Amino acid sequence: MLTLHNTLTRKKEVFQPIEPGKIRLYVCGMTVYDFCHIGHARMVTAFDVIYRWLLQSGYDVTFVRNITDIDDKIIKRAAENGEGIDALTNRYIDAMNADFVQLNLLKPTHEPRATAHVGGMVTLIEQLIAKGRAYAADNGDVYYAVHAFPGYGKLSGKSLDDLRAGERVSVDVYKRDPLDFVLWKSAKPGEPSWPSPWGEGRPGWHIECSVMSEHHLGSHFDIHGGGEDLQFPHHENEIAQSEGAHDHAYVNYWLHNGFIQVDGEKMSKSLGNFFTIRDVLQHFEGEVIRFFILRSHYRSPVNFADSLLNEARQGLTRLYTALRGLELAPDQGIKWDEPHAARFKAAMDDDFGTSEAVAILFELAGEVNKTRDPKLGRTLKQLASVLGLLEKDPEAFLQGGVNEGDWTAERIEAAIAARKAARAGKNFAESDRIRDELTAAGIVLEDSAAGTTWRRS
RNA sequence: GGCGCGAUAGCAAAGCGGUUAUGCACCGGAUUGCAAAUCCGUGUAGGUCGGUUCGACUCCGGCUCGCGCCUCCA
Repeated sequence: MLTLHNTLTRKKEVFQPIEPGKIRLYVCGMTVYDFCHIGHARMVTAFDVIYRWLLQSGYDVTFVRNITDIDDKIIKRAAENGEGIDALTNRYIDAMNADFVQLNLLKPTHEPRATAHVGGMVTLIEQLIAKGRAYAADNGDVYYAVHAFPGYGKLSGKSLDDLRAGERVSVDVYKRDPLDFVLWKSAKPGEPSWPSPWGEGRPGWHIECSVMSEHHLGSHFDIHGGGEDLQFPHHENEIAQSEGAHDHAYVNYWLHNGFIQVDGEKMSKSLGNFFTIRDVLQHFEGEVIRFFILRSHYRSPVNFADSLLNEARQGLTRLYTALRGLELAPDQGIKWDEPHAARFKAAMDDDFGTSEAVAILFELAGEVNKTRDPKLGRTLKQLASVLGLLEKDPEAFLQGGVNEGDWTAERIEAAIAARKAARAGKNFAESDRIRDELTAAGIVLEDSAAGTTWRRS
């Protein structure tokens, strides 16, 4: 029985799909004007695991993750670069996809781009105007009238009074209420624009998700996810738009992931304290990043530091070491009544408890080391695979690393052969010298009855 | 100012009203020519003050500290 923490109620709830056996899932994706950072990696990895677990649980899942390819920052960046927005966004979409491959993410069912849905956005705005929940201002902008939607604030737990008391909303002479938000922006000269009943313009940010989710999932679907900062105003506004237009429930369960922090502070582009995924990939394999993220619960804040990534790598090494050289039993599907598997399932069913699930992988690894049981080995690999982990050949992971340097596999093997000869002649000074040289190069040797193996530390 | 979240051992991180979390690091032992890996073992917890209870890290309240949102943000 799957339970999940619903932001809407701030409680764990038993999951009930709208349509038996099917789940419709939408996650707010990237705005593509720069490389993805580790915070984005956390978000996409968290929802990738959620997607995998829903599939594993036997649901027919339609997973939509959008791409925002029109917005102020994109226009600004493209102008700075002296290029068109398509050239800019396509470049960063390619980069994003390359990063995501390294993180071992499954492809969503659909990845709609905002610019392909502008017509639908115009239609939805017209519906909102017809219902009296939106209005066109004299400057060609269209605004949502928040006071005309009774449920405004129900997701973020804010009331209009609270928001007004905050006094941090910008004053805009064209808005009837400072809290009204823009649905359609009139185009300034030289900006990309689309035709509309209110003149040339472009959509506001929030409207795209209402439209793209409805296009692929209908106006009422099961799960909507995103970073916790999107709770307000983005998701609040989505609810206002979709429920305001259709007068029925928009989303049943809202899921929000916690942030990656640096020195106890949120990692974000505006603070400038972010590390891009590709920066980190220079030093750590994608699987290490993935494992690092899954060690903690998706809603917890997580500190980011090299030392923590190193720790994650050590842990992942232990798991791969357990599988190394072990012949696995044939894969006949996961046997969920096996004790470890049963506990793993219970952990994942409890609001996607990957931290607990990973702990069970370690316990299983210990059992595998003790017994060398091919069945337990298979179970370890199967359960890890549910999390998108341990899918590589153990030797490939252990001997892989990101910076091979001068020490190719051939050179290492030659050194090992030389050391073997020295050891055969009891010349331990020489054999230790060779090993020390390899150690200094980040290569660990492991002697056993079967011979000497190596890995990169 | 308003709303919300959190505080667990050296580090990271979970579950749980009473019984070993787990990993990394550390220490002792087995193993090894010596190591590494592995196994066995030991130790180090639950911000603070109260309350509930036979019993609280786990429930309730105060306090302190930290973080997030209220403006673009994963």
